[in-house]
Amino acid sequence: MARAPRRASAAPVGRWGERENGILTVARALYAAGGYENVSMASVAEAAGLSEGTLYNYFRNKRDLVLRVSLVDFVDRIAEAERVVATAGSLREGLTGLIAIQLRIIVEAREIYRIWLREVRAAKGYRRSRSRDLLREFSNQLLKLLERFDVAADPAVGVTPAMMRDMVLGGAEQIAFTSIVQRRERELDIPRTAAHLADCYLRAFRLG
Amino acid sequence: MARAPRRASAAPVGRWGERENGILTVARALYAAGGYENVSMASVAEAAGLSEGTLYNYFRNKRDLVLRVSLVDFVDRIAEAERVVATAGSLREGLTGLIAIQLRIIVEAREIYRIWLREVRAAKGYRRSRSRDLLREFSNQLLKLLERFDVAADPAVGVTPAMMRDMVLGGAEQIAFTSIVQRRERELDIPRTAAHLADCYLRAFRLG
Amino acid sequence: MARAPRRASAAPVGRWGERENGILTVARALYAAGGYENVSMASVAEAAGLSEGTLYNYFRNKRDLVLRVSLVDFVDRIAEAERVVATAGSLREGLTGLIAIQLRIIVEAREIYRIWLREVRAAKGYRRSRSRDLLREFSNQLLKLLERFDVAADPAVGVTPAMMRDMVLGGAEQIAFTSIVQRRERELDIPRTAAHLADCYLRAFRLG
Amino acid sequence: MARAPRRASAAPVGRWGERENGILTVARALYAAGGYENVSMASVAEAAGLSEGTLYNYFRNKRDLVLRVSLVDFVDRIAEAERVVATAGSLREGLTGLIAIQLRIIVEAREIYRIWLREVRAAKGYRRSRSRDLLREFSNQLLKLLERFDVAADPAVGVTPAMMRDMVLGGAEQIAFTSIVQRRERELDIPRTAAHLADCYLRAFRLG
DNA sequence: AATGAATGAGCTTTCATTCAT
DNA sequence: AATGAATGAAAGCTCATTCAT
Repeated sequence: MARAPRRASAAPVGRWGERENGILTVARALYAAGGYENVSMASVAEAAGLSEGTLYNYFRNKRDLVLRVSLVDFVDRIAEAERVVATAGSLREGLTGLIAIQLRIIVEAREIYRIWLREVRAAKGYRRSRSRDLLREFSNQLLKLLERFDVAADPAVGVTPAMMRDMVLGGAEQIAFTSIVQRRERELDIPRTAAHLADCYLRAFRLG
Repeated sequence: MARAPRRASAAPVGRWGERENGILTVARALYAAGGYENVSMASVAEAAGLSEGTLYNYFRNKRDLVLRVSLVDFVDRIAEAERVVATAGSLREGLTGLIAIQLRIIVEAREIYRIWLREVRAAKGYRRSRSRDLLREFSNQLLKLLERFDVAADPAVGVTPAMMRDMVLGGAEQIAFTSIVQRRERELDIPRTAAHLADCYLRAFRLG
Repeated sequence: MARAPRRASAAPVGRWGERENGILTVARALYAAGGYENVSMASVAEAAGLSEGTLYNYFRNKRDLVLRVSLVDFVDRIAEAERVVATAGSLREGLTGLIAIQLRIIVEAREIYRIWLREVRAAKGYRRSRSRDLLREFSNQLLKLLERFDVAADPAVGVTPAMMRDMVLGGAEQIAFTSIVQRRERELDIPRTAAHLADCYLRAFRLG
Repeated sequence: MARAPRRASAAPVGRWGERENGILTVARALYAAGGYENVSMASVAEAAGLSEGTLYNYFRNKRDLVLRVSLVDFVDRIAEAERVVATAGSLREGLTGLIAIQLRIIVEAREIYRIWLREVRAAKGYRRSRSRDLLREFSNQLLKLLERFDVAADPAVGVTPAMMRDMVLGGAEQIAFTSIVQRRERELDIPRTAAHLADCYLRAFRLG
């Protein structure tokens, strides 16, 4: 009843174990190209050279797939951020590094970032979810950096470390978005911009 | 069980001319309550006391309606922001005012802001659209404020006015979101927070 | 985006108002022929000359449609049973009449009766539902008949009126099924069989 | 999220030969708990500590498995019924015994009985099947009992032994179902009810 | 202007069954 | 005998949009 002569399409992605990663890669490309809402499970399956049913052997449902795709990027960024925090020789250096990562993630993977925006941060269920924990992990690296250099709430400044984190990441996000909107993302000099922003924020927080 | 012969619903919203505004108001309430993706055109029509077909006399399609709804809020905020810019006695005062508006728009109308996030800023079509122009108008008030007080790009600071705008608005956005995520939005002291942030940014930009 | 040139198929069933009945009739025929589990909503729609979507304007979901189909028959039977109870000149006459109805409903509409069996009586949700109430209404006519002729629980008999009802209807059901299974349903002399069964049960209950 | 690499499940049920019975036992439990339509072949396989493919070495398809499961119960009941018929000291005693079995099978194994109802009696294929033969074997014990005590069609009664069988079993079935529907199955006094019913039917058939 | 029934493509998801290993 | 990943048809259902009236 089942099992037809295997439709003519791309050979399945990777072998078992790699298969899952293969699907994630294929899906990521599709999402980046078309916006994930317009990408059906069926089209992911076809692009991966698999049947729809097989997809569901690897991912519980569409949301699961979408989230997993977005997490692949974030897991890498988190690792990168953790390295920055651990190895920074100064607060300035660490801050610059983290800002650079934030700028890059948006410029390089803006569609994936959109998923984050749309499915995770902006979603109703944002408040609690496994994914959210991972994402928070990313932004929390900034808090860890501040801790490492003994930055605490300062009455003369009026903003808490948590607010500092939001100011820094929110500001960088906005700048990256603007550069994309104005199609200038290629010209965005990330290290330089990051350095300037770090300067600003150190002054802002009276840490410079 | 069967579709009821369409209940005698509320009398149509407003008269012609007001009608459009009526629909927008009704739709806004629905979207705010349920998230616009879960609100069908049919339910908007019913709530407005109109038939589905009639809705399409006023709005080209759902996207159009959604966008227009989100703009209603922004048009108000723009007016408010323009007032702030025009009447500010000092840069600090103006900055504080604009930050307060940004904080408030998110805290008070987060669902509408989500629409902006999802449909306008994050959407592919963001680059050009009538709506985008209006939205830009909002953020540009900050640029106008800077102009009014003769703030220009300063080599010693390294960030342009446009970047300042992004830093300020992006930072405030993030802070507001965090307070919502942590369910602390009620406790967010907007005037005070705005003042602190303004202080920070003035220091950051060497304007204080 | 929607609205294609209307596929070539049977003209839609009936006009609005009749439309619903038309769908019920068409669905009933399909179910009777194929067993309702094997009849998809799509095929009902096609047979009715409607699109699938339209079906869902009339019936909330498949279960709703199936139940409604089965109720059409039962509503008639209930009316018939009520008439029998109201007009019976004697207990024997009433009992004979009700048994005849039960025999007939199974012989004439066995697929529909199967729906009752499968969806209502045997279903998990049988215990409470609007449909169940209607169906109970049918079997309760026998109780009403007993009441009308002052039949009460009799210690010398040991069975309550409710059990009498079950014995009578269960027995008749089984006899009808057997005749169908043995392909003898055409030869089943319903009035005569009903009369014999009534005799038996009157003796059984010491009412003869 | 992704399908786990198949957990190291319970050791396979029984050894070869017992294996089949093991599967039947496991499946029965699952069906009884969840209704067999909601139990997938995969879950039966997992519960049995086997792979899905292996299941198909033992059972042609799901229908086959379901039927075989339901037969396990019936085979036992048949044996029991045969004992009753063989050892009954009187018609009354035998009748009471058989009615008790029928009541018990429904009260104790109503999910399995539902399978019978849905898959066997009510199914299109009921007319001919290996399973049906077995099931008929059960109901035929009542005929055998009647034969053993020389009960024949009696013009003064008007019902044949086959009809008697249907009346008795159908009536008992209905009573048991009613008790379940009304959640009174625990209170159903089976021996007593069986005795009362037997009394009734003996009177009905002029055998008492 | 207004209606609202009709549309139908499109979606996600399930699961009995197969067969190369 | 046993495996279990792969299959893919099929299902139920939604909803933005249209257009004859």
